[in-house]
Amino acid sequence: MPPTTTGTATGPSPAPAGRRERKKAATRQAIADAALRLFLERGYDEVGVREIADAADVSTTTLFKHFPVKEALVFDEDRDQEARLLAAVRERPEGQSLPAALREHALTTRLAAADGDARFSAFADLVAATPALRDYAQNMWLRHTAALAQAIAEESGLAPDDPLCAALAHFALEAPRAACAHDNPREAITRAFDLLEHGWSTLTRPEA
Amino acid sequence: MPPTTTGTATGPSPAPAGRRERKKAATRQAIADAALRLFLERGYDEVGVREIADAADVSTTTLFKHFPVKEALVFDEDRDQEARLLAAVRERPEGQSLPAALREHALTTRLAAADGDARFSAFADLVAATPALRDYAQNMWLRHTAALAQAIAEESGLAPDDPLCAALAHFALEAPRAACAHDNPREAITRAFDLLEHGWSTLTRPEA
DNA sequence: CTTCAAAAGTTGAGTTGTTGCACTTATTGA
DNA sequence: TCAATAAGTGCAACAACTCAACTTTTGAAG
Repeated sequence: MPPTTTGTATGPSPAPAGRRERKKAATRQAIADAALRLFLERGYDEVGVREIADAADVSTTTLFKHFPVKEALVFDEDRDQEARLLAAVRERPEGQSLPAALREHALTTRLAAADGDARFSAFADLVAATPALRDYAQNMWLRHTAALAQAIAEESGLAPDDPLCAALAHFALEAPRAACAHDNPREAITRAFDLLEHGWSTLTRPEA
Repeated sequence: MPPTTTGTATGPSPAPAGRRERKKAATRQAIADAALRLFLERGYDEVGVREIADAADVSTTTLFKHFPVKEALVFDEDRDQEARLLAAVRERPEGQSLPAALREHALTTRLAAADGDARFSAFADLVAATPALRDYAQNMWLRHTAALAQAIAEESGLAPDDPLCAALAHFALEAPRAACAHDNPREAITRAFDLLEHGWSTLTRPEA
């Protein structure tokens, strides 16, 4: 969720070889940075897309070639986040359980959030204060949940429509959200996932 | 969810005494009817609000005085539905449990859906085929769930933030959705709520 | 090195959802 | 009967988004 430090894109694809792709990523980042800065300064509804395009020194058409709708400017890292989430499940160390992998992922991403705390809470406030962004974030969360459920089904060998997959996915993404309210988020996440793992173990291996 | 038969509004407020309110309800209904007709004929994205306003013989300004956004034209009965849902919980017969009241409500509304089957399935197809409507419906469902959870908390005396309330609300609204897939929806709903009630009973009265 | 096709960007005009404003008309309660 | 109030109108505007035609860059193949 938190914006990258500034312009320096540290994503899951750290080596975009060609110059072309580098430039493309650069303009995309320039647009996202300009948008976030303006939104934080004056509020989401007070800034128009034209103004953002101007600030990033591109045309509005270019802006919309990079971001399908205005809300997507705020959730720049949406795609990367989902990719990282699925990767955390699919490429987990040998022998690691699904809940354990998800806990790892939740902890590391939460740490990154606690890192730039000022930036992050300002970002959270912005979303919370803007209905359009709340709705968009909600639907995004749902898409991630669905994608995760499918990945879990593939990895666990369960039927894709087994409610267990959807439940695990739902919980795994809900726990970090709920943990934000706690005074010690890391502790809350760890304990939530401990509980989840034990339940998961007994459900998938009923003989225990 | 299913549209009213045609123009004849059979809502929870069957006696709008004043002429003013009757006229207002009439134009509102005229707009919703025109919109649904055009949407079903040609698809949601192929019909503009100006055209709908023309078809209902009102100005677009008037249209937006009745419906906050275009999507709301499709879910005309949103407010009424939520009101009926909450009423089913709050004004349930003395001694009836919450899950039982919710099951009753689910069964009666599902019967109404099975009634005008052709209309209803066309409506469902329209929503399923239009991303904007899917998103809107999803958020609507969430609002209803939140409202129901609060009503459940008030009626049951549980703490408003008790996860049990949210869970019951979630399940009570999810069960009918899942039941649509079954060949015998009534059976599916009844059994789902039976299970829910027994679980609910033991959770609220652990000595049983 | 040249050339060529695809990708990225620009420009400008258009469509569509949505709102503001000033105004008319109808209903209602006093 | 008389104002207060609410519904509705017409028009103009704004903002988000799209489209079509055109220029520039870039990657690679001849």
